[in-house]
Amino acid sequence: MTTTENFFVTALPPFDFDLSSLIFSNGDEQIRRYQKGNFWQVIRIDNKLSLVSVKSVGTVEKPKLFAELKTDCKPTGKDKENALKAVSYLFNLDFDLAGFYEEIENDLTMARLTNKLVGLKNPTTQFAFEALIDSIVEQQISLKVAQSLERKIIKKLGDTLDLEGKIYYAYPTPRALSTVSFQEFRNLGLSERKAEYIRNIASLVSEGKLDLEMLKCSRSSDEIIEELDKIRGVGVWTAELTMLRGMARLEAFPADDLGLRRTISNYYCNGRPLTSANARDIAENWGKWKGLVAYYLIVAEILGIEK
DNA sequence: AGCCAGGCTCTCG
DNA sequence: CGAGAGCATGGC
Repeated sequence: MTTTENFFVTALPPFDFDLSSLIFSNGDEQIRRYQKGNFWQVIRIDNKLSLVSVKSVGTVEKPKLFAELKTDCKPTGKDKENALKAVSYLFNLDFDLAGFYEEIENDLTMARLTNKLVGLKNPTTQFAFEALIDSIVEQQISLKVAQSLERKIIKKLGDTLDLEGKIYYAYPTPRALSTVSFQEFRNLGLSERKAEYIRNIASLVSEGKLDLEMLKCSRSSDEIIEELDKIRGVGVWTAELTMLRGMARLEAFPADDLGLRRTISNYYCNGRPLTSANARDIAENWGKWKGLVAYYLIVAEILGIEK
């Protein structure tokens, strides 16, 4: 029996919901997608799954979202409160973009880009675990390959939510990934190495030896990098990407990232190849929001905005 | 056909 | 120690 709960969510302006969701336009409709003004994905509240669909009913300057929560069993008041928090976190709704724009306005290139992307906030995964595993999957291989692997991992190993005859997938739990055999991972197309890394991390998290949510909430960025870097299979690139995508740490800047370096070069150095040291030097101008700047550059490039 | 792709570890010398 | 091979698969 499906129950539906509705609620409104507010955001710190400026916020452009449709622009911020655009990145999910070609997402999988059983996992996470933005289509015709609607964004939806499964969220996990106290280990219960529900499908949340969100659309804008406000403006960039007066943002307001309408969210619909569908579940198998009736959510409690507390569940609804947590769902609201989750939606807010997924889109970084409380982040103050106005302050960011002010600090960046001396960078002419970025000032022009932000001007065309007013209200763009970067998305975050509900739990850091998802971002960490995805970042490992994305090591070294092309994004196309990585995305296909990620989809397979979710659809083969993720929990399902059956609503009105339609199946939706939540990201696999650490426990689930910790029990997958190497052969199974190999069948999905992962290297044995990566299977090892992923299974190890999944075990650490499910046994409580690695608490990513605690790191996310109560450690400095440097401490998080240090902690994550100790884990087998995780280097600085993986740690920084995880922090940016899964911990809402907007100062995390994955300078070792090949694609990001190309993008930076396109906007700042006429395409001249950059080393990670070059990229870090350039990023010094972007203060505590280097990662958000990186995100703006990537989106700008996707949208074909000229420098 | 090969070669490379949003890295990281392990193994040599 | 620093450099170099190996990993897996899809796209060019």
